[in-house]
Order: sequence, then structure tokens, then C-alpha cells
Amino acid sequence: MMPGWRDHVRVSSENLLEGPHDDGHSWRKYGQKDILGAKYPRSYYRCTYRNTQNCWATKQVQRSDEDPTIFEVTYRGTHKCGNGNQPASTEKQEHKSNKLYLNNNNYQPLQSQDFLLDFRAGLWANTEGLDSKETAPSFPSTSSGCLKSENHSISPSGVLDYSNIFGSFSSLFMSPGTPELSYFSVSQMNNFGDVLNTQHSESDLTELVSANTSATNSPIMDLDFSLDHVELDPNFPFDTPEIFS
DNA sequence: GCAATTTGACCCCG
DNA sequence: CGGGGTCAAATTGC
Repeated sequence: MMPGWRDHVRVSSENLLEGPHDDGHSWRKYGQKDILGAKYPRSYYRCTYRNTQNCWATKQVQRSDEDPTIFEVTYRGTHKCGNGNQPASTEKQEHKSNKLYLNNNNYQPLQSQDFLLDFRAGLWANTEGLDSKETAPSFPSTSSGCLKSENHSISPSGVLDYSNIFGSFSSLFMSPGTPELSYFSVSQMNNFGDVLNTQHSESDLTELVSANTSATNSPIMDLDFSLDHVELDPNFPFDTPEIFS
């Protein structure tokens, strides 16, 4: 009845702006709970038009224990509302589909851990709940390329390069000429227990992987890695059964 | 004044 | 019984 897929997205935006991670939908916060074992409370969001559009998508945001810079966003449910939000495509023409949320409220420079991996390395998706994480192959140049995380190795559990690639891919795809960049990786898992064979159309991912915009003067450039090395076929990497089960 | 957030209570599941 | 998730009333911001 209720299609539900669970996506784990880790967004690390830091130093410059943090807070409003716009994923392309309006969310209304409906709760906040302290999670056992987590230092920070988890926030629960729901689509603003849940009742209006039957958009029962929910999202929960929780930041990492030690890295407040990393926001762990979990989406669940499917978005059905393509309305006056910002998916910005089929609506009217907008000069720019990017919306900048700049918080200059609290701008505190981080210097400890994440330094380089603010944007480029940014996000990792790990499949939790499934053992497939270990099976994740190594990635050519995404993180290891320009990343010089010394003791801070990203993705302790494992990296889903596919997701990564995809993230960047969508990013590129969606906003080819956008100076600002940010992206996230998405890891797809099975549903709540109904359909394991999840087929993702690009629209789904489009919804999912809406580009976050971040205008900054920081040196951003690292999207080059993706497509070149990406040899994933257009069909989709998600076909890989190993990942899911 | 309205709408979105806040915060505690309630509920559901393991 | 506890943890996690949602609801609902109150509060705050716009």
C-alpha cells in the first residue's frame, strides 16, 4: 500500500552553510526526539502538502555524533507532490532553479577534521541494515583522488561508489552550468519489506537527488571525476542484487 | 493573523 | 518496559 523506500543520505555541508538542506521539497517539522546513543536529537519532517497532495514522504535529519557538520538525512516515502515546490522543471520558467540558503548566522570555521572533504568528499552513502556494505568495491577517484583524509577516512563502513557516481551524475545532469555545486549520494535499499526489486526511474532519483546549492568562494571543483570513470551502464547500477540482499 | 516550529505526551513495536 | 515515531497543543516567527 504504501510504497516506501529508505534512502540514506549523508550530507556534509559545513563551514559555510549548514542547516537548510533543500532537497526539493518543503518539509514541515513535526517532531524531534532524542535518540539513544546519538548525541543529537533527530528531527522529523513531513511534506508540507502531505494532506493536500497525499505526499506522505517523510524525512528525518540527524547529525553525526562527532561531526556536527555531517547531516544524516533519511528519506522515506515517495514524493508525489510536484507542485509549486521547487523541483523546478515543469513549472514556470525560473531564471535559476537554484535557491541559496545562506546562513550567516553562525559561521564557525572548522579546522579539525573535515577540511578538505567538505564538499567534494562530502557524502557517503552506506547501506545499513544490509551486509552489502562490505562488498562495496573501491572507488577510483572519488574520495581517494583528491581527498587527503589522513586519519579521517571517510566512510568507515564502506562506500557505495555507485551512489556516489550517481550523485555526481545527477548533479551534473541537473545543473550542468551551475557554478555552485553540491551533491549527495544516495544509497538505495529495499522497501519496507515488500518489493525488493526496486526499480528507480530517473525521476525518482531526480527527486531524491536534488541539487543543493551553495554559493561560496571556497574552491570547489571536483565533479570531474564522475562521468569519466563511470562505466556504469545507463540502465542502473542498482540492479546489482548483491547490494540489495 | 497565519503558518510553521517547539516541546511534551501518547502510541506502537520489539 | 524502553526506544523510536507521531500527534497535538502551545509558542514563535513572519
